[in-house]
Amino acid sequence: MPELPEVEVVRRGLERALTGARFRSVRTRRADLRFPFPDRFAERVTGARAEAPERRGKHIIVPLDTGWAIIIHLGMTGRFLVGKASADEGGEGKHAHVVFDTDRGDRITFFDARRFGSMDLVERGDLQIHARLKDLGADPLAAGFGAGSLAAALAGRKRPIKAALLDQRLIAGLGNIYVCEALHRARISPLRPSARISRARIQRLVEAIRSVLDEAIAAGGSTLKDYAAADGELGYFQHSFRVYGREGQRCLEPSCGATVRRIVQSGRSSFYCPSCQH
DNA sequence: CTTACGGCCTGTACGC
DNA sequence: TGCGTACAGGCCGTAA
Repeated sequence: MPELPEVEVVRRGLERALTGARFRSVRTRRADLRFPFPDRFAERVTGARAEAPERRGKHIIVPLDTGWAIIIHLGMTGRFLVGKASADEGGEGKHAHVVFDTDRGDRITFFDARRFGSMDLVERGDLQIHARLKDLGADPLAAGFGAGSLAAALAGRKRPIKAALLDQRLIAGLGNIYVCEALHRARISPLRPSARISRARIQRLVEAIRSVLDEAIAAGGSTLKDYAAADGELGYFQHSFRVYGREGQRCLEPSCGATVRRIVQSGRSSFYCPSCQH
């Protein structure tokens, strides 16, 4: 899925279709995704007008004029498709789980093959204390994220930096791909204990995280298999990966050329260059 | 408190 | 072609 760049691209697609639109009808086509839908989810969203969707880490928030907000997580395979209701795009197929029709004639369908995604309803005043959001760390694209906040998040942590950067409570939005890519750009080994990274290298890491996320968003995200934006466009940042999925290939650092290695950390693949990452 | 691990689901790629 | 196995971008609950 969808890590921060893909979620941001999806959010922008929803922003065009949803901002100011009223939900004419909402249908859930099963009782749950990863979790059960909130009680009477469809009825409570129907008739509401959406405001501009926001993003926090990998969550998309759609505020409603009724005082509620939808919190959406795409999980691993969740995606939206915006089409014309008249053409009946979406709404069909066994993985089309939620169908929103708006008063502009758009049909916005949520698909999720693996159903690791979720949708919640929360009162807008309670967003900060909602279980899905309250423990999230800093969003790396938000003001306030920097070497200071990252250093504080890593202080005293023994776990490898790879695991720490995947922990949404410390920094919200990175997943396996972009952690691998950011660590390579910052020339930091994924195995290095979090607390043993100098302030100068944390600064380098902050810049690496920002640059890889910005470039990925500009490329429309990374499409490995399932991901597509809400307009169906595929991302192309996967062509810019320097280490992810490149086990056995040469490191792309100009003066390096060592072989990219894959190891398993906390059950996930880490790709890195043992020569330039320390 | 922090960290590690199994489990949730389905689809796909690969080896035989 | 068919079958079994491993693995996939995430996160939650539990246990140590």
